[in-house]
Amino acid sequence: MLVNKQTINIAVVDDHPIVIEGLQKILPQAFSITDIKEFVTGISFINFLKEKLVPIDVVLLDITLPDRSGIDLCKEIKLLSPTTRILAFSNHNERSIILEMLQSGASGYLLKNVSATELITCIQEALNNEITFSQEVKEILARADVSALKQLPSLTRREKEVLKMIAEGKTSIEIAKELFVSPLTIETHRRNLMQKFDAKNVAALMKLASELKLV
Amino acid sequence: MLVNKQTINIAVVDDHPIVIEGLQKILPQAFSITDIKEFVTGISFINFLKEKLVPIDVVLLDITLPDRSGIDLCKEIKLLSPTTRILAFSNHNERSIILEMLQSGASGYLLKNVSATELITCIQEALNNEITFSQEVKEILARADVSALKQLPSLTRREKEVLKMIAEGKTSIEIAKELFVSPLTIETHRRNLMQKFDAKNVAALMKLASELKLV
DNA sequence: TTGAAAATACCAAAAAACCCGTAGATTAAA
DNA sequence: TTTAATCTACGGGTTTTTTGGTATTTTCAA
Repeated sequence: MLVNKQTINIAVVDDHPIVIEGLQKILPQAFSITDIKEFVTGISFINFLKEKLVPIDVVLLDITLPDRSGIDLCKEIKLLSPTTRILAFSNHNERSIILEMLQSGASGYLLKNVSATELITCIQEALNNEITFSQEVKEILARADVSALKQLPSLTRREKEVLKMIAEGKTSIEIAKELFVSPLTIETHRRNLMQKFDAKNVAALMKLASELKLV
Repeated sequence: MLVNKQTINIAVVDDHPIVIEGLQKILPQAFSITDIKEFVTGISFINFLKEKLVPIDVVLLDITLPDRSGIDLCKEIKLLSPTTRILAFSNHNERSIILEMLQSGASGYLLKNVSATELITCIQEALNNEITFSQEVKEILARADVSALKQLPSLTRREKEVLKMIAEGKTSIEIAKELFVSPLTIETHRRNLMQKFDAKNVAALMKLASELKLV
């Protein structure tokens, strides 16, 4: 597939200068690149795209950035520049995060421990409009485990509110006073919460809520 | 301090090839290095040290490695080669982890988002037998926050056991049956747990335990 | 405007948790 | 071999949660 060097415009959004240096060493070996556009913050890349001076073919996008989440950034990039292929480039190996990035418009997902050859292959595939993953990501996606299936129940605004207050150790009566409703109402919310989480009591409820980062 | 390029032997233990590439681009700009010794696993570096062919002046040590924890590795390195200066090179920005690395013999701690110049300065300082931190690490160490002080209460074996079972949603009676003790005993454990965590009820207890990753 | 979802509310009883204090037996460390 | 910590256990009480069924009012989107 790789006959000779293609000329592409590539950008990197990553707050790790070392990583950027590494990419600058590797990428020119495989691609013809005038220069790699580097960005340390999400906002700076967005501003660059808005100027529309150079169309970007591929952007390697870190998820953990100082200013905003890579998930949100991904959506914004895709809206501003739909032809740009976004490759998430991250240390996060959680299935949920990978899928969320794809949902947000990413064309692939690479873990930062990829080898140089793997990285190049993935960029190639992305340029061919294929979806692409590094080896380890493929394995993560392959093992669709059960725990992922018990996805977080959808809670109403009030339920989330009550859940947080339960986590703070407040009793139903205290919560009721604070929210200006009847304690009986809180009891109902409580019951619905436990039903949604399939929890036997608050202890189990809090453990699940905690794992799902809802409190 | 930097009059002219020093000749040093430097090693990198990191499972991210990209990072290694980046270092290979940056370090030769400041130091005279024959070649940077690269290791992707902890065990391979240990084996290298055992051969004692080349004395290593400085090693940049990632904490998250495929085979073993950087903390343990750090101790082993220091025992095998006491003159080697170890610089932790990691993404972890938790105060506790930084201190643990120092406790294990590291001469400094750098976050992976350091700039090239900062990295070079730190290596310089390490070579001068000084302890050294990247800017962000200094700030982390400076803000000795209160939350760190309310360290995790020391739980007895039995208490940890009971805590886990509470998290599973079991009642005191169920736990008592499972552990072949009186329910009253479990109630006592429960009470002591809540006292140690300064929690008003199980909900608050579970939240704290969850945050401290005890369940 | 008309449903469906959400938030509100009640009753009553059983179960569990929480709060006091106290204290013997068993381990493990000094 | 003492001490200190841990595990065990009790009584007696109050408070809170949990369970089960039911039902009215708001709110929001189709």
